Amino acid sequence: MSLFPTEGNISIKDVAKAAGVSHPTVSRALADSPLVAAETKQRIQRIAGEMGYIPSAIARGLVTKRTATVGLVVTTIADPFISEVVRGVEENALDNGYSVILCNCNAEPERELVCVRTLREKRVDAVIVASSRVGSLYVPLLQELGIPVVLINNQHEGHYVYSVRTDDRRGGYLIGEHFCSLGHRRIAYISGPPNAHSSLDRLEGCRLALQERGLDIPDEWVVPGDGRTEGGEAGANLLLRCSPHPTAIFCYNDVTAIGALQAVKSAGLCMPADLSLAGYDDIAFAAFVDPPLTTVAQAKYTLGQRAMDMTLSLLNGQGETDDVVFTPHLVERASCAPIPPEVSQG
Amino acid sequence: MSLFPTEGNISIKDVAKAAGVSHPTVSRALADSPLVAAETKQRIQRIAGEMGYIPSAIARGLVTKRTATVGLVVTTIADPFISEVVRGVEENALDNGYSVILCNCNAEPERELVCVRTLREKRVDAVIVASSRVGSLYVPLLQELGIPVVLINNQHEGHYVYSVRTDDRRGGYLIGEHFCSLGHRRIAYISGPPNAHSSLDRLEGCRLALQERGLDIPDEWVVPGDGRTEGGEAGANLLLRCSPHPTAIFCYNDVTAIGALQAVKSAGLCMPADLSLAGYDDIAFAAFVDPPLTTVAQAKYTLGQRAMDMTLSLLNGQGETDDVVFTPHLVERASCAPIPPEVSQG
DNA sequence: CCTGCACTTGCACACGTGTTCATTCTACTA
DNA sequence: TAGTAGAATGAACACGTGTGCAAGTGCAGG
Repeated sequence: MSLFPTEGNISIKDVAKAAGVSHPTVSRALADSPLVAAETKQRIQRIAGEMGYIPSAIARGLVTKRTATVGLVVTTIADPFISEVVRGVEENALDNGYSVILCNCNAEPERELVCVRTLREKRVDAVIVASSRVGSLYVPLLQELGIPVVLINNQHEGHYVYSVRTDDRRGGYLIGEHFCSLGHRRIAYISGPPNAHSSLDRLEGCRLALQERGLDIPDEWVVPGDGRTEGGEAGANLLLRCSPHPTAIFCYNDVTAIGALQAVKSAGLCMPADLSLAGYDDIAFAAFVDPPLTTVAQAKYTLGQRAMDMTLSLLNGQGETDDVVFTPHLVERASCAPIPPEVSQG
Repeated sequence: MSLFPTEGNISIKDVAKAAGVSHPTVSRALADSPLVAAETKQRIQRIAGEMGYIPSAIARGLVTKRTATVGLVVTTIADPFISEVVRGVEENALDNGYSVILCNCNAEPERELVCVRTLREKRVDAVIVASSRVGSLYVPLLQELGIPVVLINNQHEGHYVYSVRTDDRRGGYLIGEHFCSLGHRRIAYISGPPNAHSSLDRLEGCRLALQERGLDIPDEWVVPGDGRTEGGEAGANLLLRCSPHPTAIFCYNDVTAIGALQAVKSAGLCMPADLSLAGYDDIAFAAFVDPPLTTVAQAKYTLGQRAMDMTLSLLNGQGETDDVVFTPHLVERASCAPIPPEVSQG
């Protein structure tokens, strides 16, 4: 039936036979156990190497109940922010002998269910979730498997659930502060995916900064987005129809901002003279659009790396239960400018 | 030691006991085998569901010698082109009950070795490689495991090795043709990673188009890059120092082009009046830089999806051994313009 | 010389599942 | 009624590895 040889890999018993010992001895020798004589150990290791023996993680996992595999659930790998996080997780995992099973469930509930089911079947040791809209489905499901669950940029109370995140309220605050310092008073927000914790927090932080200065974002200027360029374009078009329209728009993330930027240019407005725009994440391309995007930088790669660190600690029983919170910082580029005098009168 | 309950998942035997049957009967019932009585089958399925039984893919894999898992090796997930390919692979895999183990080896040989080793240990059913610089290491290593190896945008002769790719020579040809039709005669190329098959093919295709029109790219105008913005910047800076400098630059990919674009602007040149620039891949952001990038579009998502299709065919023994080649097409945007008259005299 | 300990190794079992084969039971046919 | 075919189920084994325990060897101390 199959095109491929079904000969199967050579097993530990084959090595044992070749070395003239029993298979437990081989097992111990390859694990560098002090229980086998140094000379024997060396000989077995040499023979195993010559035979090209590769132990089966499957069989090992069956007995040890550890697979050295973690599940990584993301909304979409196409988002550059997520990509960087994934890179951090994966590299750290590999460096520590772990593998990563990637699950790309596009915020579709049915797909989420399949992902969780698959990860359970594969008996992953832990799950890392880098998804904007978590909590609703995963976490209750994940909790009951009794394995560590580490959320990235999300929060959720409960057993076995930990989180690594940047302080989104702080990030939002930085933007609000920046807008104010440039003289803006008519400020709007294009949201992320519905129910995204991080989107609400960023908005809240921004509003706090404004309120401290006697300003606010009117509710009708909080328009829906989806974390993608499409949502940014739609949101910006909505806002541009207002009269007078906002002079500064804070976007849930850089991808949204790039979409919004496109809409603003299409409308014939001049950036940043007529309108200031800020994003969030500081993805690589934020510096390359025109005008370069003012944004809030979060340590994307580090975020992923740290999440894996925490996972390892949890698996090794070192009980690092404290959540990790990074502080973001503002990156000033050309997309935000002081409000022009004649408009400030308006 | 561990914080987490070691109670272990419930096994097929637990279900058997609860249903008052033997475990093979449960196994058959859940596989919907016609060997068990319809009534019994239904009862067992119900009980298994109520108990929340999830079969162990580990134990199953040990006996069936199939893990329903494929390895996906990439140079870096940070490249938007790769991200899209990964998305295509992953979604198709999930839809067919397969999982994807992601291996991000940054073109570092030692990391490549670890990846291959890990994938062997995990006994993946097949390996998909989306890496620009393959062949040197992987393929010989991968071949000897006797599992299907599917290369994306790469070629390599040998057993068990198949490929899905776009016609890079054709893509390069399209750019060459386009440059010529705009009147350009001084044309340069910024390469991708060293030894990248695709980079050489794109250059070759471009040169063919030029040669058909009595032109060529001089060797000293084929400058090295790395497939990242850094390489694009460096390459462009190198080319701008020439006098006279090229009027059109073809870049290995869009990321390279974005870097080059940055360098050109920094040099005070006007785009595209003073210099035309073309990329490759048509990543999402190519449309959003300034000026929007003329590029060659390849079906990134489809490429990944198709690679997984082929993998499934191979695993099911349907022997689809024919390589798949997609035809790319030109996407004209504002980064390429006709050569200005005074320059064409020069 | 005998006892006992340290060291080395093999035996046997377990992990959870799929599959082959034998067995039991039922119902139908000659 | 006896024989048999067929349906349903269980017993036993295999997959490849790790580990507790027993057994064997050699050496030192009493």
